Amino acid sequence: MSLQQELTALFSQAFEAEELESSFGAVAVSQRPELADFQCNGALGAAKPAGRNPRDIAAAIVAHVDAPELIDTLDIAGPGFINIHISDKALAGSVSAMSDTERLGVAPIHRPLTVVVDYGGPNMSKALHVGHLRAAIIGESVKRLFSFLGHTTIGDIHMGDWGMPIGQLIVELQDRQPDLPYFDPEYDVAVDGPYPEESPVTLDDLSDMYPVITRRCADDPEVAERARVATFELQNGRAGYLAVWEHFHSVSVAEQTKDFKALGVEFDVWYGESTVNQHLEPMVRTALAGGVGYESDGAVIVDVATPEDKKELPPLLLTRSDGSYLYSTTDLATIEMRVKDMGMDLGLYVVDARQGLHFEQVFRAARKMNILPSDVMVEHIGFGTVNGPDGRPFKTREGGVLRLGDLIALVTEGARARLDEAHIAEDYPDEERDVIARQVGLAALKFGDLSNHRTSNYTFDLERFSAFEGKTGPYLQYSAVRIKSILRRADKQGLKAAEMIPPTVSQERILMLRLVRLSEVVHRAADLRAPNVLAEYSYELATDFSRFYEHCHILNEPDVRRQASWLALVSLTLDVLTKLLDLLGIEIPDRM
RNA sequence: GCCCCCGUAGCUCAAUCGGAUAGAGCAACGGACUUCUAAUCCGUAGGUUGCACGUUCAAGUCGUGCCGGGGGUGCCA
Repeated sequence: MSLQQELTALFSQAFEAEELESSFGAVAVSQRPELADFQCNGALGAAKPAGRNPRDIAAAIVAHVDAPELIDTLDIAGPGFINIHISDKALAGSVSAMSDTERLGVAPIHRPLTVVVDYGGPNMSKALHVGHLRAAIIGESVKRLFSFLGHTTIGDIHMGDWGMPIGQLIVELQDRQPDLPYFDPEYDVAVDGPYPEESPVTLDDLSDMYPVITRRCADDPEVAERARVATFELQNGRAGYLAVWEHFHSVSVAEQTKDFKALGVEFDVWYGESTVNQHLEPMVRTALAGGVGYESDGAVIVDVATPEDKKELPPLLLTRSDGSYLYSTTDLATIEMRVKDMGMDLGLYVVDARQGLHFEQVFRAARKMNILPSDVMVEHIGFGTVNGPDGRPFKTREGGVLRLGDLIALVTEGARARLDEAHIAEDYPDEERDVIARQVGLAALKFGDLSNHRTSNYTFDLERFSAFEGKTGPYLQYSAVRIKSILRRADKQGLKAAEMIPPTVSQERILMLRLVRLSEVVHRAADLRAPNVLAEYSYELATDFSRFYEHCHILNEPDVRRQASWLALVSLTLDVLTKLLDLLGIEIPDRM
């Protein structure tokens, strides 16, 4: 049990003893560190319903709390805040207990769930660019976080590979290379042999074609109509289109795998819209048979509005009027698959916040169509847009955006330049310098994004993603590297970490107080699905360590008990930092 | 039209789901390297939290209205 949990239990009992709601006993970290370590504000909330004076309640609560081992002093301040000073001994004991466990003292969850994290979601046939950064790294972080807490997680890239864009690309390719066998309706594999094995296009070709055909469809209804027909025919199994789809798919997956790998993002499954292809028609049929779905203007729709709604909610479209399917359809069938085949208890959709309405429709329709049981939860974890310098979101279909691979190269070069100018790693082997540059560059990139709140929009700024000083990823790495260096030297000198003794200097005490918060921070980050909570805490932990480092010279410490205790303390700090950075998807070099 | 999100220091962003004196980084200015890695540390300065009412012991946070920005809104994803 964490220190905060112990205190909360203690104060909850005290409130019960006063015949007040035990929930008023919630203890939080103090916001005024000069006044207290922890605080309980319950007396303020309890006063009104109980018809009592908050300060009197606080006094009564304090009188009930008797834990001399744990608590040094209790003060009542202001209107009725109870300020708690933890005893140094209890603090050291609590920190020490953290280092005894793999979980670093993070409280276990009540019920492990099978959590499907839907993130990444690139469209097939598009090179990854900065717009894909957030989905990838926020999703990766959320997945790692839930996994660390003890849930079973499945990360699914959920590629956009079965919708209108594919039909559009087919049309564009047909116009560019009309003689390809894929477009010949007369082509018969049995007679003419199999379709060519080699792809007629590269991913670069497809990426170039994308904005062109999008524009053409917008400008010319006839082209748009052809794209619709092509989409319909693809979804209904036209052999040539399926064959060319296979090429689109394989060149896309090959390139995107590289990009995601470079980013340190790994999916457990590479499913996509097309995965549920076979289930679309039966699902729509069932919806029609049950009366949940019905025809309207030739399309099949599901009403998702309820009388309680204040805003008007448009119905969800299951099929277009030509019978082809939309991403609503594949999203619904995907829910069905995840529930039936993957045992999903909780689905987290890490997708652009602008798709909020879509997911509200899909989730409601899924309940209504009985493909989402009441005990399975699904949530849209929306995130803000990355805007261009003009203040508008990067438009993925207008082309001319920064490729993800180029971005990674840029930040890596930046880190490399920093190494050179500081003459830091001149004696390291070249391979190691390369690895360090890559790790540091990625850390800058990821932390620059993850330290923002998920839902906030921000302007893309290369400087922001390639800063190595101050509140940055490299600062966190640097802190960890300094600890590694100390531990290496200590080891060489035969110094060993030993029992953690109560803190003797303020920097040490502050660091300890920071460490014991870990459990609450991790749980809070998971509850809010907000990696920036981890990022913020990581930075604070690193600054606390840096101050301790400046003030307490471990290797020169004459008091051997103190020295051994400090070694244990920084060793734990390294473990916690390593874990936190891992949850953010950031690697730590051995030296930098 | 309707709905959603945002507006915090010069800039980029936080703020423990209503708590005490709104915090960081960058930029600016001033200090600290013969000592475990200076990608560091210490200090100074910087604010009517868009505006106005309201709810409450307590509002950046909740409610209403307004101003400004972004997004969404049945056959794109």
